[in-house]
Amino acid sequence: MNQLKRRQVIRAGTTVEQMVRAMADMIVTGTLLPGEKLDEISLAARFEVSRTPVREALRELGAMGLVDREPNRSATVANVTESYLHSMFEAMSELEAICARLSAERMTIDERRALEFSHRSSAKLVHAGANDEYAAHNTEFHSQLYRGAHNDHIYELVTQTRARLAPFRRAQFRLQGRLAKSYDEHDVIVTAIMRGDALAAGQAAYAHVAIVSDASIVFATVKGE
Amino acid sequence: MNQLKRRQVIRAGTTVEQMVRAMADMIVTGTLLPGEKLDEISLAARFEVSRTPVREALRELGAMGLVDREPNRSATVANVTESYLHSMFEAMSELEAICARLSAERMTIDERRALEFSHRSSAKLVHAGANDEYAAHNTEFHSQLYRGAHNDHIYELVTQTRARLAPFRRAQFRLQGRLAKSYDEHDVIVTAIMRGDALAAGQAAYAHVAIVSDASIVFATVKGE
DNA sequence: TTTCCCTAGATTGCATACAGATTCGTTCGA
DNA sequence: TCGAACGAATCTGTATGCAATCTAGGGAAA
Repeated sequence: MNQLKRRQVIRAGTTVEQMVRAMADMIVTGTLLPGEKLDEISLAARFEVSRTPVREALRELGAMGLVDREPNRSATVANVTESYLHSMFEAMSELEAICARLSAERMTIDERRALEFSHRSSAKLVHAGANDEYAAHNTEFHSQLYRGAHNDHIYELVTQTRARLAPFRRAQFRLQGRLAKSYDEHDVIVTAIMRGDALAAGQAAYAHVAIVSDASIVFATVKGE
Repeated sequence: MNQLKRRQVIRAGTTVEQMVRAMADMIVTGTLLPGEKLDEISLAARFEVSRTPVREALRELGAMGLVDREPNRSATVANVTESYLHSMFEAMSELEAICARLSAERMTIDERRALEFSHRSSAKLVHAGANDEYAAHNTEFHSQLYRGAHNDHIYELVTQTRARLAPFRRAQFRLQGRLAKSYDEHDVIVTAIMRGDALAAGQAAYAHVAIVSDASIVFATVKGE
């Protein structure tokens, strides 16, 4: 019955897309345990679909690194250990640092203005304590950095990593005082970018993400409580 | 008949794996043009298989970024423009730099010794002008750097990027004098890592890959001659 | 008792069939 | 003549069936 509810909740897109999202969620939240066998027939029954979409979903999850696949063998839940999670956060810091550094060097005048404007206007969200709105702004802020690097492949890598980390980062802004600190850290990054200081921008971005990582790791370890 | 020959040549793995490799090759070599529609029925006929493996291959190629997919619409060949190619090489430089930097900080004694040993022993390949053997050594050398960074996610990102660039990098060592230069550049990286100089290692690795990129770009533009 | 082999059940890989969506041409009306 | 609407052809999305492969368990031989 759990799976029935799930099918109702997640309604957008094709069956495969729904399954990919649902299973990705189940894997990162620990509903499916690392190493667990994912045989196609059981999954098909569980999601009330045929084996075809199940197979395609497993292939996609394999490409995402969430399940391991070998020919003629059941797919298994990949081991998203805490150490792997840590490596993803570290990678995220490195990637954000690259983006900030390149942004400082390459952003157009318009992009710089837009970045500063959206950053400044987020100040009132901080004062209002508007968590959700600030979270949305935060996502957009970082996207601006990714685009500002003017490198499509790095954009892909950082977006992909971010997507894989998303489930672990949800409660990020619930932490006390995090909003104001986040704004201050953004401020350092923006200032560095505005004056074209690539080194400072990179370092600030690295530190900013690294802090969030620590906070999220704490949450992630709690999630299986 | 072209596709018949292809099926004979590429014999390892499942049908889907064969198709993924074959189509990835056709895309990066320009046999399939960017934007070209990839309808499943034609592909199935062309490769003499049913639509099921075709669909799974397209999904995998989609995850690799080589084809674009939308629901209820034909997959199309993604636009691997020269500018995107350039962005991949730049990303590769950045990632290698990260790996070298982290390797300088984190490699164990054994890893450092192994790196130095394999590097030293490649000297005789340079003198002998053994292109293929040196290419194999080169692959292993870089893999040692990737592993030495002790970050599984970065390892994935760099491996994935490397795989996507592989077709463009094939003729890399045919260029005159490249072998000796490559060895010298490796030497700078190894030396920096041995003395734990993260900054120098990162910079040397960045420069090393950037040089290869230039050479390969030249080749890539020639490929469609 | 241990090891090897063989068989039966279970599971994946692929083919085929059917249902739903999209696209494009044609026809009818203004 | 142009535009809109209808419909048929085409293609994607999903289900089902069959063949190939793998795995586990039991029995025979060393």
